[in-house]
Amino acid sequence: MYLWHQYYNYMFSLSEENYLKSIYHLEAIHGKGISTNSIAKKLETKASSVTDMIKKLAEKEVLVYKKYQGVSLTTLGRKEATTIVRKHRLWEVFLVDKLNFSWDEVHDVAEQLEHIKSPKLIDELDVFLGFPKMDPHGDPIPDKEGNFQKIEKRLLSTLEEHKTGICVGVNDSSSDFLKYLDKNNISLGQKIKVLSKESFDGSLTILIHSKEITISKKISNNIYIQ
Amino acid sequence: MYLWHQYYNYMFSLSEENYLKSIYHLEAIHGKGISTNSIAKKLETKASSVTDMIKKLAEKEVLVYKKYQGVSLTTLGRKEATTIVRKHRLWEVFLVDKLNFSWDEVHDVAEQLEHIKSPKLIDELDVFLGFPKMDPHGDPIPDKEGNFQKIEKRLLSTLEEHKTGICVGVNDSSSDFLKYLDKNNISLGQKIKVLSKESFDGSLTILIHSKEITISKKISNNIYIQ
DNA sequence: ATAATTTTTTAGATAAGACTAAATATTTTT
DNA sequence: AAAAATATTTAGTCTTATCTAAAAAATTAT
Repeated sequence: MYLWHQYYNYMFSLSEENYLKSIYHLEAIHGKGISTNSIAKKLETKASSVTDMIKKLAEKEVLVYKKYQGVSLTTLGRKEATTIVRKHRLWEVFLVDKLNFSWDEVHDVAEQLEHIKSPKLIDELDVFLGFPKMDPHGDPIPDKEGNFQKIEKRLLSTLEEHKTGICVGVNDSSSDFLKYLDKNNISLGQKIKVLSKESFDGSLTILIHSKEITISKKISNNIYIQ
Repeated sequence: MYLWHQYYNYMFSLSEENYLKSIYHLEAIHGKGISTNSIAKKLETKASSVTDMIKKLAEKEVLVYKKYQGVSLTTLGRKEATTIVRKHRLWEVFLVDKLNFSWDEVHDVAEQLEHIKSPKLIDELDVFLGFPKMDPHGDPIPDKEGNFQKIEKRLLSTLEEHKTGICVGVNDSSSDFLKYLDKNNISLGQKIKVLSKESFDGSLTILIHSKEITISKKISNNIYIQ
């Protein structure tokens, strides 16, 4: 018997879970019908590997697949993916709130923890953390049933000159980006005022913590405000 | 690239870690020179699989292997194994102290959590839990450097008639055994007095919580007292 | 000391999940 | 509408970690 069957005899393998999660995130951005190539890019793997795996996942009825037409999650697949996202985000809250991790350190560890199989574990963790609604990057945490509140938010890059917003999330959770934000004192809940907008390259001069800084379009495209 | 390389690019695979841990535990009981068969039994796998794996682990210099002569961990191997044991036991404390798990529910989940790779995670968990010295079954938790205090303990089955001991650990952490103990109000720190010993089958009549119960030799062989 | 038994190792096979290279579809450009 | 470019799939291979069956070595019994 395969060793890891002892705790891996649930429905999905590590790889399968990662595919489901990636397709889920891609659907959230691009809607149904996710291309083989986009999945390959997201998972940093080859299109041929993706084809193999989506055939397998289609057999397990977590997604619908027609040759050359991309894939879409079924209700079952979306439920599974939501559970993984719930686990990922709850662990992130745990790491930041209880273990002194900073928001740029949590991603890789949560990426591992999200695959731990134990319904009791995740529900008790939810209780322990006080049923948080948001993870450290402002992303919503699905509840036990998979429901979560979709908050109103827009990109900082769409805010007009002289207007003010509150930072409520980030679009990129990479360590590099988050460290940049830390360095510039940008954090969740922070008030940001757009002082001026450079029409040539889209860069913004903003007021934050009563300090003026200039940020590129790429940065303002990865900050959500309300 | 293999998907799980993203968070699995440390030294040892899941299987390798499980082998190291098993050999470590077997050495603690039987000393150096662990047989292929005993490893196979412990891991519920085949002797041929064990031979393959120990060759691989010998190449990685975590154990010494000579054909037909069993294996012994090297200093490096023992260090690695100790880290896994540390992780396992710290997670058990977390589950019991913070997430309302009972001591019979923690093993399988800790078996998964022990493989999470993040030095910061485990050291911060240690801080968060207040540097516990024992896990919920009375087993010692190695510190960051791999050292742990070996506590004085003996099997309940070796206690003489009319003598009293304090339960400080169990030898079997299976859910079935622990549930039996719960049912009979036997827990760590509990005072146990041996009233009489049946020489025929080694069963004991003990006084616990001012109640008399009779337990088999098999039970008393799995309870440690001080 | 030989035979029987047990343990360990070797040889060859399998499954999951990745890969490369080539073939086939589809889409875009001219 | 044909050619070129891009996307997807197929075919065949590789690695890890397992397995079974058979061979070899070591141990135990006669």
